[in-house]
Amino acid sequence: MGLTKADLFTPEQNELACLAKAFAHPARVAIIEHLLKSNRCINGDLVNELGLAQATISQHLKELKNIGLIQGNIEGVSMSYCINTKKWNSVQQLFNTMFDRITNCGIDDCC
Amino acid sequence: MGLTKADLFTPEQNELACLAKAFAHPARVAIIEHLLKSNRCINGDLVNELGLAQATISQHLKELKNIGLIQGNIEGVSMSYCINTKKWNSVQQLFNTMFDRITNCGIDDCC
DNA sequence: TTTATTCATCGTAATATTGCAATATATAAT
DNA sequence: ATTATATATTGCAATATTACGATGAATAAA
Repeated sequence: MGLTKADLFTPEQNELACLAKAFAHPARVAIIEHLLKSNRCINGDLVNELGLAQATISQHLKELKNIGLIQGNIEGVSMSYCINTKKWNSVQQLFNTMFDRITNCGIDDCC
Repeated sequence: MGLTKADLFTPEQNELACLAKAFAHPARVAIIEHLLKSNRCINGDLVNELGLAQATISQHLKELKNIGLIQGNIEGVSMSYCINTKKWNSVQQLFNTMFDRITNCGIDDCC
């Protein structure tokens, strides 16, 4: 059916999945990396940098903004996007909480 | 077109996106969390635990196995799946390498 | 050997995502 | 006011993902 049955899972599981989606496309990873590098950048940079159409990049930016990972400011005619550091840090923490939940059984290949 | 233009991005960006996909669905997050909790589990547990059909869970397990995050062993009639700790740790490191790349400009809302 | 049990695979239907041209909107410059 | 520039939105077309019933394969029990 292609419809994720969100009601079967906990809010935390849905939240983590939603955040992971931000990184689940190379274009968005590239956008994020560009924002990390420049700390401040305008949309136009991205259209030149990546080989995607302006509409496509605008769409990816919108998704990242909806999730809250980035924020945008109008700067005259152009847009200034940057990472939302507060959200960024909380996402890192959330991922690490999961990553750290591993308990090695001792044997390298336990099964 | 719905077709990700993988050739536009670096292998690292594609790799990260591919790994993020593992966590980009609540069912897979739930499966992973269950494996983290039990350290060793059989497929049947998951079918009872989650409200999804056996075929659906089997499909998600296959994806996680393809990525390398989990590994499975035949245990008589049933299957024993567990986290691949080596891969798990490398994925955590990869994500943190990205997360740590943030350089706060000083102001909370820089743009 | 027949019958359960467990999991994988196939086929299919439905929804989601991706990408872009065309268009809309909004500001800046002339 | 007109034109140029930059970004957002709309409306598709195409591919990807999700879900599940049905079926297959493999082992264990009777």
